[in-house]
Amino acid sequence: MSEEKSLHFLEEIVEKDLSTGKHTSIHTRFPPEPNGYLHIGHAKSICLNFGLADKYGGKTNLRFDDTNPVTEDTEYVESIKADVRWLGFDWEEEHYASDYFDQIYVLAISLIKKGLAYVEDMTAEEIAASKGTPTEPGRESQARSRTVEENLSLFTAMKEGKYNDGEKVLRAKIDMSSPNMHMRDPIMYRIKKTSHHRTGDTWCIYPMYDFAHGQSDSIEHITHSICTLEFEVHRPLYNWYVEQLGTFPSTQYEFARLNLTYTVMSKRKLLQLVQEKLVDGWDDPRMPTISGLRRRGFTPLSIRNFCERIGVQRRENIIDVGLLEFCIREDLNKVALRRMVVLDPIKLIITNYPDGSTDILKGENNPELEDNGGYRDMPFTKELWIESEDFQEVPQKKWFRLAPDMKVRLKSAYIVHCTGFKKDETGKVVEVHCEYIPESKSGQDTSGINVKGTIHWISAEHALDAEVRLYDRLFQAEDPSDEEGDFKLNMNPNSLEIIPTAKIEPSLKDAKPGDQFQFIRKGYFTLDSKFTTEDKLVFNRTVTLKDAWAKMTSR
RNA sequence: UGCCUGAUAGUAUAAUGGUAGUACGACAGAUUUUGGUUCUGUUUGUCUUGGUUCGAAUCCAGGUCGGGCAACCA
Repeated sequence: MSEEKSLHFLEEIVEKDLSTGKHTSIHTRFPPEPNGYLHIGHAKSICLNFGLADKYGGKTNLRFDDTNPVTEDTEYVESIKADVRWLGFDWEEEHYASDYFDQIYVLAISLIKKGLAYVEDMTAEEIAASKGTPTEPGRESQARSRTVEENLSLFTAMKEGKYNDGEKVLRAKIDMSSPNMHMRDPIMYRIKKTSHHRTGDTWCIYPMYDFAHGQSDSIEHITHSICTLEFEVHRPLYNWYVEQLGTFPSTQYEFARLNLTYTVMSKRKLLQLVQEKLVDGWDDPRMPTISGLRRRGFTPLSIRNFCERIGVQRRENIIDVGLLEFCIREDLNKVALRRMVVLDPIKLIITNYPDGSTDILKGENNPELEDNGGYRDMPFTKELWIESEDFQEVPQKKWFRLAPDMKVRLKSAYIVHCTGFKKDETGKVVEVHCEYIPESKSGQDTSGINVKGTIHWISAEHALDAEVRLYDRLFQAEDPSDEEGDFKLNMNPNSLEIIPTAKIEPSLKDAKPGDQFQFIRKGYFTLDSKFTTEDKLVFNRTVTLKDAWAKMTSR
């Protein structure tokens, strides 16, 4: 019995196109502009485009939409390729709109020859003014009446650099009174005497998105050109170029972009955070970028699962970041090695344990794996570090950790009975005193004692120091862009907490950047790839564990 | 007050004229050497008004509310 998985609207379109013979196979593309780093919203588009082709035996190209030399850079090209690969996708062909500049130029010439494009002399301001408004029609430009020959020679002169930026543009001759603003003689080419990251100074005229994008799709025989909803009103123009030029009829389809609670997703805003140094670069672990999520400890699988779960539709949405957290916990629970780390240490002294003696205990690597994923050694001694929050001088109700006269299990070790504690001058508890129960050793417990609480610990003598970085949401508002004023006013001042000297168990010293761990009872962590050095380990918290106790006490 | 577009639990997403279901969340319980995991149960929904129909979330008409569109950006 196979559960019928329902199709989303794009899958339905593809199945229909395939069954009606409109297409015998499909070809999609992921078309980023290399002017920034990819974020989780792009991941949705990547999963969609590659996923669709995968599912229906088609192909997907990676194409850089590099038609604006002012904002683009090879740094971005490289990061985008790395991110797509890291997510687990391999493109069929790698292309650049700039590789098509010759072909696109020829197409422009042919539109001029058909009398469907003309060279404009007006300034940007004048053009904008003559375009009218959404409710009022625009005015036709005098340049509209130029002859084909005149347009041809003017356009050639543009290409040859005879004019400066802004002096001339090439416009499509469509309809200045169209209810769709994009059809009011849109600009096809503008002059930019800026070096392009790939074509250098070969060109000084560059095609606009609407002209270049659709025609690039046609050149690559893209069957389904998938983009986000804001391009919906561009579709008539996209189709107009295809029809007038008789090029391959790629078809544009739109879906709703991803929004996530407590973060921003626009490249412009993310760039601001980077430039104003409000975060530590594009790959800051708090950023919703692919590189940030990677450094934070997210896995490609968790992101792909997330994209699968959120679905694809045409309605505006804002996804609860809790779903992303669920997806990473779901994955990491199955693969992350369990380790003991004490973030805020106090001493636990086992008064009836022999001085100078060391017991080597076995700790399971991961209870979710077969044979617990194997075991690592954990030295046990008289003096241990435990989490200060695991002791309460006066226990609140339902407390089942340490408190005077209470018993807890030390994970993978013994049950201990609290006999006392010591405070410093300020009244802060600095030592907890316990007696251990020798017959309660983990795995061979004959004590018959049942305890409710289990806590983590590290031998003080063997513990190592490491820096641990705890991250929280970057913004305090669910939808920072929706708030009054500058979105940056909504930043969470406590989105990063650095613990300079956490106590970590010895086996962690061989961790490699990117390794993933569950620090028992604390959360999932990964070794940071940027700040870790020979003699200093830096761990990033990917996500906390679900914490029923914290939830209960916060009520 | 033009054009395009959308509206199903808190958030997403199914049901394609025939029992409104699923996931995340929330709540309750069981299991647990992680207050984790796992398991069980509960909770909450078709924007509105008409119409067509034996039957409407679905089709039709009007309304309401949301998003997008007037860069030589993509």
